Amino acid sequence: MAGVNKVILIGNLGADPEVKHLEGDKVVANLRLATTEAYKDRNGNRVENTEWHDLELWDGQAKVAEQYLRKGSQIYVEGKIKSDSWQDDQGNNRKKIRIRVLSFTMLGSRNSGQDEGMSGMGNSQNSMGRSSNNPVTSGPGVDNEEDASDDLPF
Amino acid sequence: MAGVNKVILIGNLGADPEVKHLEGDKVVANLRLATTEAYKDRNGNRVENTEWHDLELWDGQAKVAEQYLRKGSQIYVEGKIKSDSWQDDQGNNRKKIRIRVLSFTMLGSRNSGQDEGMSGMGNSQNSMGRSSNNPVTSGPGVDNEEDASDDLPF
Amino acid sequence: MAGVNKVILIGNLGADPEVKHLEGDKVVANLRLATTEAYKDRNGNRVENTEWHDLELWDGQAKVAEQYLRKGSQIYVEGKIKSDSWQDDQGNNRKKIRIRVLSFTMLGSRNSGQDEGMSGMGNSQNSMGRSSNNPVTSGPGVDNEEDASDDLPF
Amino acid sequence: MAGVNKVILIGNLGADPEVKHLEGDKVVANLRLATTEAYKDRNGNRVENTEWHDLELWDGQAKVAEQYLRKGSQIYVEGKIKSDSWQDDQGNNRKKIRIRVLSFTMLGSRNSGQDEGMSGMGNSQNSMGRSSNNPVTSGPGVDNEEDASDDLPF
DNA sequence: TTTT
DNA sequence: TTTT
Repeated sequence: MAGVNKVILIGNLGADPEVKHLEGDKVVANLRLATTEAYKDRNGNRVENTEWHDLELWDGQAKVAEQYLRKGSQIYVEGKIKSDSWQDDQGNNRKKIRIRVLSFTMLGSRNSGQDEGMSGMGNSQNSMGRSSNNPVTSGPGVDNEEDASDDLPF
Repeated sequence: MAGVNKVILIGNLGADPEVKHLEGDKVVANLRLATTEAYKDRNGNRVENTEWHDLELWDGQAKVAEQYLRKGSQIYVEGKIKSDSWQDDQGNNRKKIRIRVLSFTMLGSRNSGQDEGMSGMGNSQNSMGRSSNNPVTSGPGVDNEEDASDDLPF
Repeated sequence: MAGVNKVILIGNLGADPEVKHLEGDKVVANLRLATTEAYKDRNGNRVENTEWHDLELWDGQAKVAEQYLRKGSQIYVEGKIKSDSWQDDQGNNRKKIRIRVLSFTMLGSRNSGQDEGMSGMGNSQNSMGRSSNNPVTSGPGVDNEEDASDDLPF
Repeated sequence: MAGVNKVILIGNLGADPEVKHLEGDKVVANLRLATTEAYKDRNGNRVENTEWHDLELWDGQAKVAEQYLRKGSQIYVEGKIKSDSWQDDQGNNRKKIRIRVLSFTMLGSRNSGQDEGMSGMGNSQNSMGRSSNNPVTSGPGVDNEEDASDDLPF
């Protein structure tokens, strides 16, 4: 007990968010996030290693993700490891691990084409992008068991 | 913008919490926390280095701290760096940094003397201590700007 | 790229470490770690939720784990998420996620002499008195790709 | 003991790095990093709060910072809190807290060619195009006591 | 001023 | 399947 289960990730989305609107106003978004680390092997060659993570967001966070995140988006994520267990059709016990996202923040976004309207000046953290001036974060402290942040945080 | 400011500490309290009950039900607790790291210097000698941190807790967390933490308590802390600026009496600009605690958890507690009544069996994480079966944590997600957890979390 | 993949856990071991000594002085230890969170449900009842994590430690860290960790040990862990993929005997693609431990620290302590009577069952935090006074940590900064800390860190 | 002292920051540099080359090949870089959080106050108005941090990097990391970081650069930082104490000229005991950086990663990217026109003022996240495609990281695991990564990590 |  |  008295446990801590915390995950911190920075990476890019491999695809647009998959969002499901459930009964009772519940919304869940699933994201695929790639975290890539680069290092030099013993021969001095640069090696890249990518890990793919399954992220799960609920309600307010899911809506924000749906609206602002796209394939390629770079985000900072805080969450916890959560495993789901079930039996597959062959009767084997299966387990799948997901990252339950507690908060996330958009980072310097990619300069996709749809951002024509941006002036590009000013102190936006992202040099362009619709999302630029709307950093998307649930802030620290979004609780996981009952998400109080059903409103978009801006 | 889109910033992250996160501190994670594990250490021991140098003194009992200092708690002030303010008007309007506000409570603030100040803690002194020591984090010690040990390493070997170039001669292979073990060296210890202790850093002292000023922690600040509000309201529900402050009350929990007041009730359960004592000099020597080992805790896990999550928070953020917060600076206060003022002018001292000589007119110098001064700045003091505190850790604003967002959540904390008691870890294996010290076996002080007042714990006689503990049976010592069972699966408590602490082998004894009044606090043993009452892990004190605000859990993830206690918000900092307006603390919703004014109740003791157990 | 520019990725971050970080896991921070505090929990207790569900079993003694499983250690394998491989060819070429390589050592790997596998640990089962439980992180428990407690919260109140909507009815105000206290609920506990335990997540089990598969930890993997190599070389120096594995040796330290073998020597000092036991079922019930409470540890702080820093690591990263790592997935292994393979095909099972039915030809299904399978994936298993492990936490590659980069550093860990034993928690809880001062369980001086009074532990002799320990039955060894249950998840007491220190199943062995000896470990109490020997906090085991690789310190911050143990690299994961090639572990430089093959020596016990004390 | 068994302490943990960890800081995780994401923010933007308020100025170019200040780098000093010391005797014996030692290099130290000092950075000013702003972490901004936004939240809504009780009236629903968006409020921004910026915290400024003094970062200290040594040797290999300092060189990387000197070469790639500029005013406005957005970085992810991992480090620890470190206090320096001294007496000021009026005989007062003074203490200053710095973040000793253990690793950092440049964020934001893909700001390809369109940055040539940058005036350099304001806090755009990438004040230089060149840095954009060269995420600078020491990777996880750069040790703090004796930095082994004196080479640029790419 | 803590802890080992 | 992302990103550089």
